[in-house]
Amino acid sequence: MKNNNILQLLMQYTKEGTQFTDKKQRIVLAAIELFAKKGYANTATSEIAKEAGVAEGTIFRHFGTKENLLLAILIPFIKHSLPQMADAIFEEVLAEKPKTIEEFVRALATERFMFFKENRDLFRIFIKEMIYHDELKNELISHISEHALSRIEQIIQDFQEKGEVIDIPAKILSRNIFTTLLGFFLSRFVLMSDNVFLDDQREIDYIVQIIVNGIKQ
Amino acid sequence: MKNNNILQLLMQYTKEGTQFTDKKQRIVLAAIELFAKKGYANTATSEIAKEAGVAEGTIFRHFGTKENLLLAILIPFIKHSLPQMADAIFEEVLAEKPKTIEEFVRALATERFMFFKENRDLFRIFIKEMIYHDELKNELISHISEHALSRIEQIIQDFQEKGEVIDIPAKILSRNIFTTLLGFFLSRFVLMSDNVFLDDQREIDYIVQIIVNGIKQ
DNA sequence: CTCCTGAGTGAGTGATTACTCACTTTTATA
DNA sequence: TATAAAAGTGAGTAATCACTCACTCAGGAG
Repeated sequence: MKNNNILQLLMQYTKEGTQFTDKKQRIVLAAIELFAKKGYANTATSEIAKEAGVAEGTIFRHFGTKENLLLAILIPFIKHSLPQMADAIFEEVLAEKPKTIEEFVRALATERFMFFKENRDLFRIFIKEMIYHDELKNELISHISEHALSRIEQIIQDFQEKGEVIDIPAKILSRNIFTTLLGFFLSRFVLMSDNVFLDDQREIDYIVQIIVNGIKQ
Repeated sequence: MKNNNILQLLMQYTKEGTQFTDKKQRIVLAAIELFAKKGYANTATSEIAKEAGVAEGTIFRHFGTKENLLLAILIPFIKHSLPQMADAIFEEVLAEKPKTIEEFVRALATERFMFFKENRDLFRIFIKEMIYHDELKNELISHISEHALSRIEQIIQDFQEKGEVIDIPAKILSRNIFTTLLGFFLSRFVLMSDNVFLDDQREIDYIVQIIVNGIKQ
């Protein structure tokens, strides 16, 4: 997994449809930064324009509405970048043929940790905004189910058949692994200050240890 | 623990300082409902007034600003109700003298589950708003540390001395237990639809099982 | 070179919203 | 009962903000 930066994927993706001018790029960058920092509702389009070094009207020329700017950031993230990255992560994790459930969980936790660390701003925007956007929420849940949870579930089942993992329904297990990692990442990257935590590797080690001990036979 | 409803505690608390008139009460109720449903930024004071059945100016008569209305809901929640409930929960849990780490985790998870279930709206408002209110966030972190994490840490240490819990620093363990439960509650009450989940008791059982298996010797 | 189209501009606009304030009503006290 | 203070009202205001639109500029095609 060479590239964890979702913005580059976002631009790569949108380049297939529309020309991504330098100004449009700067608008998106400024919006991501300001939305993450101040929240969508507390960020004025005039601020975004100023930060991007463009006229305010340029934002509307490219995106139509402020809401569309937000969606232009979040929808491709959900629909393409997240699934693409999920596919890539699972390919990479599975390419190494994890011999134990621990190897799998560790690889998953590590890759996801790096992903959220690198895309912290998008993560923050996301958490804040999707609570009140049911379409966004449903899109995300659907894609998480399809691209991540079902994969985890499959792998859990494999390890259960090998007798390596306890006999809780794989669907429940995969969901609980997911929510456990989610709680950890949220605390680490959104809710708490950086100085509360140890170095990344040790934090990952600890959470992986607890998860793995919790689910192995 | 008889009363999980934070609003009643909120009113009990504020009754000590100022008279809590019927209208003021209705304003708070309406605000909690609308903030939770639509978000603070998307809720107009005119809507709150209408919902509460008061004139818009009455809100400002009681609370001064819209921001103060939000803080009037959230600050007592952080400063008094949460700690009070944390104290009460730990007293109750400890009054029963948990013999095993499993008893402790189960009691903690169950009480907290019920708490968040009953105060889902406040939880939602909280998660959404505290991301961008550093004072709120710091208040909360400080109170969580003082009233919850240090308690959990103490108990973990006791069980570690009995050889019942693995040898990870108690501080780390208590934090990871906290983030694991947080991820679970967030998914259950804020991020996902109700129909994804099983009945409450089974969900609690599963997450407790994983946590306990993960940390016991 | 001219013309056309698309990108970009920024002053201005209309809508929305938090809040004010002059006034009315209610409550408590003497 | 009268008076003063507190609670409540809602029309109106100032500020903010998303957005418009008449215009300019740049680039490409013929």
